[in-house]
Amino acid sequence: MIDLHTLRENPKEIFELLERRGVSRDSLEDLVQADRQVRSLFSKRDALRAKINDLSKEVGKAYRDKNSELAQAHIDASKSAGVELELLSQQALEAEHKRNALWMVIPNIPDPKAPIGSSEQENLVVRYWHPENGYSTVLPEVEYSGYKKVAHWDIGIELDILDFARAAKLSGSMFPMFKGSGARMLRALTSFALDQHTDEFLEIRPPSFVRRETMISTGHLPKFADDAYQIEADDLWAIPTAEVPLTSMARDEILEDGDLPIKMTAATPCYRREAGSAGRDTRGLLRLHEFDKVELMVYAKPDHYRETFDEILRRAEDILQKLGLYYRVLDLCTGDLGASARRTFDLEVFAPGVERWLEVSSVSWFGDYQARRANIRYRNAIDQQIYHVHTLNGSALAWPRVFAAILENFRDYDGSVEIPKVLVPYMGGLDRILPISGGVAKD
RNA sequence: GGAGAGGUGCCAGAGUGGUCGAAUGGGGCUCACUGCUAAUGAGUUGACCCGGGAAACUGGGUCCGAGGGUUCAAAUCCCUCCCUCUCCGCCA
Repeated sequence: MIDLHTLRENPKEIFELLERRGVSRDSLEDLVQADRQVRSLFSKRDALRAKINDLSKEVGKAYRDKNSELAQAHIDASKSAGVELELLSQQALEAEHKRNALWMVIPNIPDPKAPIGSSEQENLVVRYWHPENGYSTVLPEVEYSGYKKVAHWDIGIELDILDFARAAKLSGSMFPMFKGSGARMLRALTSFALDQHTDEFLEIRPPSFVRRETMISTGHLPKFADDAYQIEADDLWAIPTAEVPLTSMARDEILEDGDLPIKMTAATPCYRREAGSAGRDTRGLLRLHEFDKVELMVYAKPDHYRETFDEILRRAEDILQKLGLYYRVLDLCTGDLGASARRTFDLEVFAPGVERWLEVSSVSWFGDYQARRANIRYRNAIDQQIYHVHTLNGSALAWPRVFAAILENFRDYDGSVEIPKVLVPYMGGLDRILPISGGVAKD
């Protein structure tokens, strides 16, 4: 949620910034209006409550003075005020619901530096990185031999490390099954990434199923209920990302200034129904109902969000560089930004087999938007005041797409796939996965 | 899964219908005393919402696990849910 105080006091600037992401001026005016209404009704209600409180105290006093006549008079007065209170409370709550409904749907105020645009077409490519040429700001010329232009689902079957048919038998489409060296490589990726991050980030293994309230506090419910898996008997929900448990860890807490920033990393499975994209990318590892991901999450002081943001992005990139994958960094435009984010950088890896850029990470700064919703605050050591923290997170990284990119990028003419050097120690020394029979090498 | 006990402020812990935002102790902070530390004494010490004020501060409301109810009045009575602890059963 955005800060209503700021909206009241400085509407112009907020209007302008929110307009960049398509929020209409009217919806903001409506919110301001509804908020005014709420405050006026609540102050009337509170005044009436004060009156009843006073009367009730008088009743007690009258009884102590053994003046039951006076007591009765106060009771009568209080009773009739009570009837009025009922009505006012009702109105106040209705007004509040109305305001909250308007409030909840207002997305976060974008970073003034976020590129302005209306759709993903206008996302800005900040830089490219290629294992041979390093960084560049223009698209590097990269040629792929024919034997690299094989889709990972074919490679996976050729190497006998992916088994989509059996996975579908068990669970339906868009559930993966990794086998042998494939299963091990997935484990290697997780171990490698966690080992990279735990120098600064506390390793967490949170629950994979959370209560409804937890999903609500990160905004995944009620709006996106169709995208989540629910275990009905217990009303538990499968987490779509580790961001859900990690953000809720400090829910309703006041953190100590000295404890910030709190940096955490977690490897978890992620579950998504992908209801909105039925039929898209049903083949291979591009879009799955279940996948593993290593996440970075930070609670930071508002003044220090920038360095944290840079650090998360740097770490996510670092993993890709160490794996030797060709990727690009996108600065998401205001129209493509997620509702809670102020600024987001996406990392996309190039997969030559499917000839696509695959989003493998999304690094976001949420300002105090999530913290306000989840009520996560800290006491500032300097002025002793309580403020909301800033939350930031980044996937580092989503494995199936990285897995796909590794298969497609490191396939050789003989159909074998070279394992990235950094993973070899985690693979028990295995540095290459060989096809089970001849292979389907092109060229 | 069965039986029982319990959830109160930063912590411990009192409080069974009105004078309770809440005793008492500990901790924290401030001041005094002290060469330093320790000890001692005095004071102070919650969050949220709305209003007034430049600010210090101040008026009102809410909060005693959560949500409902009874009542003029609820930490206190009733209902539902959540959580914790103990014992038994079961289990990786």
